Amino acid sequence: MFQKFEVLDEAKKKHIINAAMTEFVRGGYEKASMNTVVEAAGISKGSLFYYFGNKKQLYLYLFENCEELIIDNAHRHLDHKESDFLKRMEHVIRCNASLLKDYPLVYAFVKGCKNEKSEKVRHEIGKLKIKHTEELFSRVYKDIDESLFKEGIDIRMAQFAVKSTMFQIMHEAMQQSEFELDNVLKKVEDCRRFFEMTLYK
Amino acid sequence: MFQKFEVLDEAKKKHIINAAMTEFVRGGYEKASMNTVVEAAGISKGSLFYYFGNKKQLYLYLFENCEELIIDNAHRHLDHKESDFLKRMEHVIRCNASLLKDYPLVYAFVKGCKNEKSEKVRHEIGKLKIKHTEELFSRVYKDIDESLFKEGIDIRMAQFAVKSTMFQIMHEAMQQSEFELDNVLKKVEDCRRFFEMTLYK
DNA sequence: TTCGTTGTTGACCACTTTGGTCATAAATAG
DNA sequence: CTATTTATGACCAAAGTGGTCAACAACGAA
Repeated sequence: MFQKFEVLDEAKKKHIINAAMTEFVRGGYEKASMNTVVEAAGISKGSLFYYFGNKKQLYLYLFENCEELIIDNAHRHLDHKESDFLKRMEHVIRCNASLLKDYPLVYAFVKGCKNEKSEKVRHEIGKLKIKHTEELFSRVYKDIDESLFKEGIDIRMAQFAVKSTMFQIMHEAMQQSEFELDNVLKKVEDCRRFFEMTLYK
Repeated sequence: MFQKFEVLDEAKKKHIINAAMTEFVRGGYEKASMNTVVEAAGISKGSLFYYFGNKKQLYLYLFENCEELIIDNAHRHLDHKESDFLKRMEHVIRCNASLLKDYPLVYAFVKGCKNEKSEKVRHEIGKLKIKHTEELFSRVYKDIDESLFKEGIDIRMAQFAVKSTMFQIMHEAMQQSEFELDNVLKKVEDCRRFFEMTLYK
């Protein structure tokens, strides 16, 4: 289906994918301009249509591709067995940060797809079995060793605070022009240690 | 200058302002469509141009208006003298939530203005003395009673965690179709109490 | 009622941008 | 060298652009 595109080298593919996602994220399917995509991607208009056929197929390709990226990433942090919530959450951030470094808009894009209004693609987005990424993510909170927490603490609120703080560290780093992965990981580690002091026995 | 618009009733003005901000936030000045604005605002094209003259003036009006809203809001929470950091931050959220309930995109819009690329408006945005809203916000961390915190705690990290968690509560509430202000305020209060337990002596 | 003023409308304009094509050319393979 | 695969951008009809304006509605004053 998309052999013409898949065969390109990874860097070029990534560049095109990110350009296209950026454009679809602002304003949804209808308002996305293929002209803008080719400019941002630094390729000719002919090439884009050579790779993907038309706008709709590009959109659907991106959707499938992103879901796959997200699922793979989720499995990467589910494989990492760890009942210490703080360590587990640090690992989640680690995985997410490396995914978002390459594809900063994956989550924004699939979210946009799932409440896309345009009749032209809504139907086929529905058909492509929505893998329950939310459900996958909710497992982060399952089988946690609650005995690590200090007595009397609101564990739900504690978990929410940890998640919010660590994700905020990551998001602030993403705003910077250059996403410094090592820097983020160091800060998240500091954050984990901070919460170990304040939340754990 | 904008008497024609200012004289409308508040609800209608708010509706138009939000429709226009939404459109400018996606894709910046050049890509914003006045047709989309009038559709979203539920008014005729003639009316929009009757109120604002042209696209550029609408844009600049929004910028000035938003800066004013933000400054006023900042003063609302700076007036509230309080050296207890947690109470102060709760108050900041309280003020921000009520502003964002009415104008969910104020911050996104002025941020967009400040790195707007279009030659057509960049110059005049620069001229309009940029009130240093960031500097105002940084005062939130000044003159805090640090003795309230437990010994040995990383106060910077603690403050960052509190801010991240409280703002996350607010942002998640904003994603909902209906922004339930009371609900948010209750959750933020719970959050403050949680941090009082874990961070304060 | 009639008149003048103010507010609102959407068809309309010249111009740009749209998604998509295709003849041509560059690159690569055999 | 030829044959096939990639890449290009001028080009197209159709849709959308910011902005105008003659017509009309709503209003109070006379």
